[in-house]
Formats: sequence, C-alpha cells, structure tokens
Amino acid sequence: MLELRLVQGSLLKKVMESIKELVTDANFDCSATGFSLQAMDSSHVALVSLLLRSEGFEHYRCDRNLSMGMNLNNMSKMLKCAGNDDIITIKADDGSDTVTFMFESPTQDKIADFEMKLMDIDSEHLGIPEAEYHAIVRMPSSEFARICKDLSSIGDTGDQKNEKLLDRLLLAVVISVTKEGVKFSTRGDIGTANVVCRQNTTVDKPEEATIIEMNEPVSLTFALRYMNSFTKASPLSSTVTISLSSELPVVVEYKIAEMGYVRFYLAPKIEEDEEDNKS
Amino acid sequence: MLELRLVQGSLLKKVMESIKELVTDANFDCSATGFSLQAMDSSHVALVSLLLRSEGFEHYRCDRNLSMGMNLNNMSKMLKCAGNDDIITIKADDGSDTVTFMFESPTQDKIADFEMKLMDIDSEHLGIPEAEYHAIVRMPSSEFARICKDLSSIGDTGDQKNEKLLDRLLLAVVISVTKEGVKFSTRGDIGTANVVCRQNTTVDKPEEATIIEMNEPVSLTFALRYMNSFTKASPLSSTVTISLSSELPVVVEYKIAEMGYVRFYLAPKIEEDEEDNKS
DNA sequence: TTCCATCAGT
DNA sequence: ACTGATGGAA
Repeated sequence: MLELRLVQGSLLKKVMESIKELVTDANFDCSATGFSLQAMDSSHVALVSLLLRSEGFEHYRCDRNLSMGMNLNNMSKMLKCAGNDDIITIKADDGSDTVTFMFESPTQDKIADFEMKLMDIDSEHLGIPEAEYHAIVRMPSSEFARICKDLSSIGDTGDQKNEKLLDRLLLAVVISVTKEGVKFSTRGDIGTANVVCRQNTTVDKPEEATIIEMNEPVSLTFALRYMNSFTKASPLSSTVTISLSSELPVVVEYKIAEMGYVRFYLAPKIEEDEEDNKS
Repeated sequence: MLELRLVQGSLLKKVMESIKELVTDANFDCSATGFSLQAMDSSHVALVSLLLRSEGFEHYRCDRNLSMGMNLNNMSKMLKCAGNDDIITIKADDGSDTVTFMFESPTQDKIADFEMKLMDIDSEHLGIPEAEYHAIVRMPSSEFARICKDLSSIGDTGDQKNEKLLDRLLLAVVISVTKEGVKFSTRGDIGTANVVCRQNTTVDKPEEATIIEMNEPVSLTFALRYMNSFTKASPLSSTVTISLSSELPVVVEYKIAEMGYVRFYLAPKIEEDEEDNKS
C-alpha cells in the first residue's frame, strides 16, 4: 500500500514538465526515504535523477519498497488535469499494476482521480558516486536559461533543411570557470558568442547572486541542446548549481524547496582539434 | 577601428525590429557623422533610411568611413541576446570581415560578445532630395499604427486561400489631408472604412496632438501592407510624421530621441479608375 | 500551423 | 491587476 499526499501539487507538475522532454519511460522508486527516479534520456547521453523526500509530503505511507514503471508522457497528461493549487495524492495497492493520481481542488469542491497502467521497464540503477568537483557555480536559474537560449539562437540559422537541423543538434557550448567568473561560449553558422558572468554576491536578494567555488580552473564542452532541456526545470527553483570537473559528467541541479532536487548529468564532449571541428 | 558605445541599447534593438521585416540585407555606413543605413525593401518598392548621429553615442570612434554589409536577421538574432537595459557596443577592426556586438548588463556582472561575419552587398546609395511637401501630418505613432491595423483587418477576410492573400497584399489605403484633418480610407471584401483624425492641439501632452501643416489638399493611395510594416517602428517614438505630396513618395518618419530617425519612403499607387480597380 | 502559457508593459 | 505580445509546445 502506497499513499503519498502532496499539498503543493504544482511541484509535481513542474517536475514532470522538467524531465519529460528528456525521458519517456522510467521507474519511480518509493521507499521510506522518499519518492525518487533515475533514468537515462532516450539517447542514453544524459541522466536524470529526481528525489522528493518523504518529509516533504503531508502524508507519506509506503509499506514496502516499490518500483513503478511509468510512461512519463501519459503521467504528464494526467498531471495536467490537476489544477495548480490542487492537492495531489499518489496511490498504489500492493501487487496492483496500476497507479492512481487523485487531485483535490483547494476548496474540496472538485475531486478527480486518474488511474494509469504501470509498465515493466528494465533499468540499471546506477550508483552515482559523490565526487569532488573542480568548480561549482551557483547562479539564478533564469539567467542560466537565458544564456543557453541565447547561445542556441546563434547556431540556429532559422533554416529548416535537415542539414541545418543537424547542426543545431550538434551545437556545443564551452563552459569555462575561473575565479573571476564563468564563461559560456559557442560558435555557430552566423558567428560566435561568449557570455561571461562575474562572481557577484552583493545583490539585494540571495537568489540573484552568482557564486563560484573553484578549486582549479576548468573548461568543458557540452552539447547545448541538453543544457537547454535541463533549463526546463527552472520553474522549480530560482537558482541552479552547476558542478564541473574535467573528465566527469557535469551536474546541473535544481533544488526543490523542502523536498529534494532534480539533477541532470551530462558527459562532456571530448574536445577535438579545431581542424576536426571545422571539417 | 570602429567602436560605438550606446548606453540605451534597447534603441538599437527597437531599430532592428522596425526594419528587419522590410529589409533582409543592408550596408551600415559609419562615418564621423554617425551610423546610418539606407536600403530598399526586398521587393524594391519601399526605402528605409536610418540615422543614428554620433552625438547620441556615449563613445563614438570611427577612424575612417566604413560600410558594413550585414544580414539583418542574423544581426537581429544577436541583438535579441542583449537585455533591454544593456549597454551595447559595436566594434570592428580595420580590414576585418567581422563585426562584434558587446552587451554589458547594467550591473556589469554579465558581459557578452557576439561576433558576426560581414557580407558584400551591392547597393546604390540614393541621394534623397529635400522636398517641399503639400501636407505634413504629425500624430501619435500608436494611433497611426492602430488605424493601419484596423484598416487592414477590413481587407482581411481571414481566408487563407491564395486569392485572398493576394487581396491583402494589394489592399490600398487612401490618405487625404485637408485643413480640418487627415482621412484614411480603404475598401475591402467585407466593406469600406474611413477613419478621420481631426487636427487637435489642445491635449494634455504634446505627443498626443495631431497637427496638420498643409499648403494644399492632397489625396494619395498607398499599399496598406507597407504602411503596416512601417508602424513596426512605433516603439521608437511616440509620434510619427507623415509627409505627403502628389507624385512624390510619402515619408513616414519616426524620430529617435537625441539621435536621429528612421524614415520610410513609399511611392503612391497611381490612382486607377474605380472600374479598373474592380476588374 | 495553431493554441497555450508565460512574460512584459500599461 | 489586466491586457497584449511573444515564444514554446502540440
């Protein structure tokens, strides 16, 4: 028997919006600790890790560990039927092959329940080791999203030809961190772009700060399209944390207030010689 | 060496938005006087003339006259990466085939630079003679935009058939000026429309006035779709000036505070007989 | 291409 | 606080 009651239902809606572009099917794991998910994106390049701790739920009952395979598109469709102020309850009976989402309007005038079939999904649960990172950048999530979007537009010729679409998929961003700041760079058909954000802790609101913790300078290249996908999680948190080490996947983390986080992992591209890039 | 620093970067963003629908590629001319552009629209019917005087820049360095061919779509993409409060600097080295746009956030915490390739563009620079106009109308730019939009909707059947699209392209507006006011008229599928604006100088704010300077009455016909394109410049100025003479192109001018103007020139349609229009 | 949601401006 | 506009998703 599983019954998880989440007063701030919009959180769950936002979580789904933030990961469903990347992941189509995934196992949600429930334990006494919380409600979590770990899944590779469909092209097996990026990894998504979600945790909603049990303490964040108004009511959390999970008699035994349970792994529920869901199609995230279908789940997202159901969650869209919940109002933003609705209380969401997730229920599953032992041995059942379905899960039920229940939505209560704030006034209790409307109560909806949606039942969805579960799926069997193979998945190796990767242990993700804690690592020391060369550099950790914390910045406003909106600013990070804006930069990723701006840099994408540089590689976007507006051309709808397949060849150009491919370019867009391959467009890379170089993220370089020094003590002074973090630099995002790209090179596209119409030109090049560099955006530098200086460390800045002297702002009115702490969530507007850009904070850099650096042990050693680091410069890594990533596929920009994944970064852009990650920024779909911006509504979850006003800040984002980007943790970088050479030869390690970058971690882009959005904390979920009182509950946990969504983390995205992405392996860097191996830097090729300029000549190779040109060819 | 060219280096132009514009504190109110949003001006340049607005300028681009106002002309990029009409012109796809154009030469920007830099001289000690200022930063200017003159270009025909892609169908060679309308002419755009832009001037940003050097005095309007916080810093203006232009060692020698320079003509830089740019694709306005790409330039516009880059300028969209600038925040509305950013300071924009345009830079080009002598002999370089690129131009660099630099954007500084007001707090200086974010500095972006975008480099764009220049193009070779043939263009005859037309000398535009100063002329005496039969009538000059000054009115709020928002009102002019609203009228053009409203009149367009009369010719717009909402029908997406090619035949109807063609109608929309050919839809004409008659602008008639008398001492009493200015009249905008059109005739479309669903009916006819006349909007008369009376001279009116007794308003609270000068930018709300409608002022008519008239030497002799004039009535001219123009393609409405170009007028609608011109009104994209409305964000640049709260007033617009429309200068009319029979047999001369109309001039639709938006002044740019402290800096210059954007002017649009459009030749009148030769009035045909009513019968001919119907056929 | 159309519709919806989010953001900015009034 | 409301409306319009723009950008993203279906």
